[in-house]
Order: sequence, then structure tokens, then C-alpha cells
Amino acid sequence: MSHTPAPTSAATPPTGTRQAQKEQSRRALLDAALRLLDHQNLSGLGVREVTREAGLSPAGFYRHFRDLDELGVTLVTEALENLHLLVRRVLAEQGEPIELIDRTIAVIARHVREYRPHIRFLARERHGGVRRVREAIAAELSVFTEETALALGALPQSAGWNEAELRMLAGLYVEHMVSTAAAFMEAPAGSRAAERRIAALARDQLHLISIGHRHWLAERPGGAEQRPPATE
Amino acid sequence: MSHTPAPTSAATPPTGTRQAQKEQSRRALLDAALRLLDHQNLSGLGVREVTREAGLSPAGFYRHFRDLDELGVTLVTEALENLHLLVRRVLAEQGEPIELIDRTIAVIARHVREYRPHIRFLARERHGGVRRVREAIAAELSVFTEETALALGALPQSAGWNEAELRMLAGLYVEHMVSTAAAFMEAPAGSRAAERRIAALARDQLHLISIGHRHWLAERPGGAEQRPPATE
DNA sequence: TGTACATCAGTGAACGCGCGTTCACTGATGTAC
DNA sequence: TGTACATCAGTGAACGCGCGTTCACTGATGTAC
Repeated sequence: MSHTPAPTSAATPPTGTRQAQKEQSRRALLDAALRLLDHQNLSGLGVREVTREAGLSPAGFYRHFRDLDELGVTLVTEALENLHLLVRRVLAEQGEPIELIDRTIAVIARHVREYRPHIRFLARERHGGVRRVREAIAAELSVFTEETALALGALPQSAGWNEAELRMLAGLYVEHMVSTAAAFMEAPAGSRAAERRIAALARDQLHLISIGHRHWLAERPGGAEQRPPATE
Repeated sequence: MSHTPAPTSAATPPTGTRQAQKEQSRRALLDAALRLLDHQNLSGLGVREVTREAGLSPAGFYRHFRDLDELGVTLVTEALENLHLLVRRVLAEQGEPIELIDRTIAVIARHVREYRPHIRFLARERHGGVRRVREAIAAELSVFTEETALALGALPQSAGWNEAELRMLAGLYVEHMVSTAAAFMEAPAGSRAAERRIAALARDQLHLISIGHRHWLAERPGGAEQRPPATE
């Protein structure tokens, strides 16, 4: 080694360049689609539209996807992985209930800021026109609810709660998270004032729910002893 | 009058028949669109598609609407009137808190059963691709929240609540109503078992929120005296 | 009641256009020797 | 290192098709007398 080899440069493309370039085009197609989905629905997307936005010729599309459905499925997968990332971030938070609320909201706000296109895509297609996409999102939210129920069960204020009750409460929290994320998403991009207003509102609402959580056992409908065990 | 005139019949069309026939075609177009929107988005609708479904020739469309946007706006208006009908039904209910919860859920279930296409349309377009539609829906939900806040303020358990707090709670209830309606809507049409499961879940969740409502004043964050008056 | 004319909702044909998809091609990247 | 060949991501032209919209028309409904 009389001289150090030149670092990977444009002049001397290393093996693997080809594959990397292909990946880059694929990424460009997916990103173009996400950009277009900011103001339209998945079912309204067109092959020519996407390739135009991505800077490829229409025919180039078929080197990467069989058709638009396949690209759609890829986007769903990405968005759901992304949602799972959000869930893990939220559930990883620790602390007293009141801190937990603020941290949860902060995590959601940050996530929406970082991954707005994916979040918008999920909000838009959750009740959108493509059944398989709707079902995939519903299934993921359901998994999310189970994970949340598990986490809630570990809290001291959940002592005495059965599984059905934990899932009920988890559902309430998940729905609230979803609508909070949607609210952050609809806010004018980058408006910290709007973000603060949404956060303050969500904070009070979560606080009220946590108060309900704490007093539930004493007042649960029908009385604690009449409630069936956690079947269903 | 030696003989009673024949009642309105097909053989002797009365004045006004023409207008009534036109209205019938217009209704057929709107209903066809609603039917198509059961499994696709507003922005994906086509003139030829709608007229085909309605049994008119493509050109006939233009006797009723300038373009699809105009038909879309009409559907939004109808759906929002319909939503307002639901709100009035819910807010008209009276009774003890626990009864109120059950009645509210029953009203929502019935309304979704009666007007499923309109409700589905609202759910689908709430975060859909057409900005003006999204904004119209958001504005209506906001009005709805204000009305709910007003109704909540009249309840004895709201004594001592300021306006911002009432709106906060109303927002929670409205969001919950929306997701309950969506859940009823996604349930297999006519499955009473699924409806009962959704109703039971919603009932517990509303109950938990109402417990939070009752204990809020004693535990509100920062303490009651530090809270600013009901300015925004 | 009957007749002559006006209205206009709905039609069928035609238009130009952008769509999804295919095809033979080009030329940079990769490989064998 | 240099040369000869293979691969294959991306291209540009072409296709047939359904779209939105227009147009002159038809015939039932409505009106005047």
C-alpha cells in the first residue's frame, strides 16, 4: 500500500453503485408518491403522475413495481413501521403520571414533525377507499391497543383492573393519541403557537382520563363484584 | 263538479310532473354517487361513472350540476345537515348521567344504521384529499363541540367549570362520538353482536370520562385558584 | 275540450386528451480473463 | 492494467382506451287561446 486508495468518488464508481442507483430511484418513486399523497388519496394516484414527480420516464416505473397497488402496499408497510416506532417511543417513557402525559404529547408532536407525510397518509387512508389498506391500519392499531393495555396493567393505579377493563382504557388512550396526532398534522406546518394550543388541550384531556382511571374501581358500573372476569 | 277528479296518476300527469321528474334524476345522481363513495373517495369519482350508476347518459349530468365539484359540495352539505341532525338528537336526550350515556350510544347506533352512506362519506373525507371538504367538516365539528360545551355547562356536575374547561371536555366527548360512529360504521352491516360489543365498550369509556368529569375540580392541574379565567 | 306552439330534461355521437402498459433500444455498470 | 462481453436501469415512441365535455337533436310536459 504505497498510497491510500481514493475514497469512493464519482470518478471511480465502486462495485455496488448500480444497485445503489436503483435503490435511489425506488426511493425517489416512494417519496414522490408520499409528496403527492399530501393533497390526494392513494386511489387517485397515477403511474405517470408519480414518475413525473420523481423525474423518471413512465416506463421506468415498471423496473421497481408491478403496478401502483404494489407501491401502495410498500407505503402502507413503511407507514405502519413508522407508527410502531411512535408507539415504542411513547411506551418507553417513564415517570409520574403527570410527567408521563407531557412526555407522551411531546413525543407525538415530535414524531408528527419528523414523519408528517407518513402520518398524513395513515390518517387519510384509515377510512379511505382501499379496503386492504384500511384493514392493515385497523389491525396495527389493534396491536397497538394491546401493547398499551399491557403497559397500563403494569402501573400501580391499575391494581385490581381486569384485562377487558385495561383494553377499554387502552382503546381510549389510543383513540386520543390518534386524534391528537391528526390535530398536530392539520396544524399549519411549523406553527409553534398552534402546536402549543393543541398540546395544552390534549394535556387536560389526558389528565381528565387519568383521573377517571384512578377513581374507576370505586365507581365501576354494576359494582366490582358483579363484573365478570376478563373473558370475551 | 259532477264527478270527483281522478287522483294524480300516470295516465294524466298533473302540472309539476316535469319538475318532479327532474328532481328525481338529481336525486338518482346523488344517490348513485353516495353508493359509489361506499368503496372509493370523492376525488376518485367520475362523471361517466356516476351517470352510468344512476342510469342517465353522460351528457344528462350537466342538466343538474356544472361539474363533479358541485355535486361534491351538495353531498357535503347534505352530510353535514345529517350530522347536525345526529347532534340534535344526542343533545335532546335527558336523564341521569348513566342513562344519558346509554341513550347517547343508542342514538348514534340508530343514526349510523339509518344514514350509513352519509356517515361513511364524512369519515372518509374528514382527512381526505379535498381541502375545502376537510375544512367544511372541521368547521361543523367545531360548532358541534361548542353546542356540546353549552349543554355540558348546564349539568350540575359542571358547577365551577370555566368555559375553556367545558370546551376541553366537549372536545373529548365529540372525538369519542366520532370514533364510536366510525366503529359502528365499520361493523359488518346488520351484525347486532358487533354492535353490542362496540356499544358496551363505548359505554365503559364514556363512564370513565364522566367519572373524570366529576372529580376534575378537586384535582385539576395547578390547583383551581391558579387557573386563569375562561379566556383563550 | 282541442289545437298550436314553447320549453327543456335527457340523448347519442363526436372531439381531443391523458392514461397504463408494451416494446425494442441505449449506454453505464459489472465481470471474466 | 486493459479488453471483450454481459447485465439491466432507464428511455422514447407507440398502442388502445375511457375520460370530461360539447353539440344538435327529440319528444314528453307545460301553456295560451
